Amino acid sequence: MDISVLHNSILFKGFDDTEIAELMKALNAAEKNYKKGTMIFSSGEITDKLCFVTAGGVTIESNDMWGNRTILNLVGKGQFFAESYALLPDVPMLVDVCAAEDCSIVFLSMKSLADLNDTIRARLLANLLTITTRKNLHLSSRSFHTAPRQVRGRIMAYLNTVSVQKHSREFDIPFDRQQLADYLNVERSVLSNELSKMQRDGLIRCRKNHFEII
Amino acid sequence: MDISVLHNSILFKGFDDTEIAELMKALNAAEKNYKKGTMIFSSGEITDKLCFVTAGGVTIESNDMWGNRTILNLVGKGQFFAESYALLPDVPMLVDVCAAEDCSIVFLSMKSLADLNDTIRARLLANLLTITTRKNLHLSSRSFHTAPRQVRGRIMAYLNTVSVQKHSREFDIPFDRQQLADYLNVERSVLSNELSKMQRDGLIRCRKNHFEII
DNA sequence: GAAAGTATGTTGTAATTACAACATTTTGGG
DNA sequence: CCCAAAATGTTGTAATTACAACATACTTTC
Repeated sequence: MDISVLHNSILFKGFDDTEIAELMKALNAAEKNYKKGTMIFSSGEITDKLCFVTAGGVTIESNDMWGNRTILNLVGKGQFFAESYALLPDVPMLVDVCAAEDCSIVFLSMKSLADLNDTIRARLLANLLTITTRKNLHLSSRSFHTAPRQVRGRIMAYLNTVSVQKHSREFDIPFDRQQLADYLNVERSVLSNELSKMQRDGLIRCRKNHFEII
Repeated sequence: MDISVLHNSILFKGFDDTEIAELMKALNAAEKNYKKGTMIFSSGEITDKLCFVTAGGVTIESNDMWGNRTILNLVGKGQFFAESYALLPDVPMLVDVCAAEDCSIVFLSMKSLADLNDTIRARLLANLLTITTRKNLHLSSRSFHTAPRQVRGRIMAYLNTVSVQKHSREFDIPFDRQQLADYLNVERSVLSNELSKMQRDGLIRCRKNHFEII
């Protein structure tokens, strides 16, 4: 197991190595590996496991009965997912979680939270709050990216956000074309087409997942 | 101030009247009234106030420079909003908050959280976690409602969710036509038109904000 | 209860998207 | 290096949506 990435995570912020080791034990930490494309959770499942990506990445997505995929979020190395379901253990998952590439996930049992002493628990809860509130902002962001009615507007909304985050007009995005299309809720072919037009119009330059805003 | 609605809120779950009174003081609780249409927060503002609706309701929305409105959420009596921004006090708001009708809001200062003792704080943080995780599920829900490419699919996705929540095929929705259109990210006229077609097709019956799924 | 204002429904046309089919480029084994 | 597979780009047509303009219904106020 990759210790350093967990030690640097938001969840354990402010905890020293000894405390983290104890918490890992108390929360039944267990790591598992997944091949690209594997489904880690399916819609309808129940879980009390807070999940942490130690390697690779996963997509949080919804797949309807006609095979349409909507990507809500991409969770990369060093980030958490399923925190809402772990903390509301009655609620069945509304989403699928899928390995976007080969990946390793650490599972932490949240039902064990109640056993911790108040001080440790308060510190951990404060960190969990940071995780959930940040996730909230991510979900809001996606809403703004999909809000424009037209494909070009959605692309620009998304690219602007990434550009601001990376403090640069030139950056890589974590999505391939199909994933970006499913994230922005548009047809892949329409996305490709629009990206071409935007390059012809001198708005952007792009090659694969490298983008430049002009 | 309407005490009972605050006492029954998720935030104070498990606290007795004396504790709640102390907490209200510690968190500088203050109530304010707003007329329908008033903007309570604007995009870009910073706040550390957790907000609670004691009467009426507000919309969490995004208004772009062309006057297009996207409603992310409708927050009614007994519910909280701005919790993400209150808990991440560096982050400027991405959204506007607008009084959907005449309403009363209680503001609770979250910067005072650190002063509480561990036990009280752990209990309060646990409740805050419930608020943020539920908000997360709400935001996810909206993503599913706006995921279908076609207007009819979006309407059905939304109505199904409401129907399941209310355990009935017949129910009222909290939106008027313009709000529903802005929530589902479609044109109001297209929404009205599609609702008419769906009634002709025998899928639903509706009058004003009362709906029945057939 | 009339008038004014607001909300909702209807319709037509221009613009956009969905979808399918196919071309081209890139990637990963052997 | 070549081949197969995957990813990305292109194009055309049918279907859908955006937008504007207007009709109707419902509410509020005087």
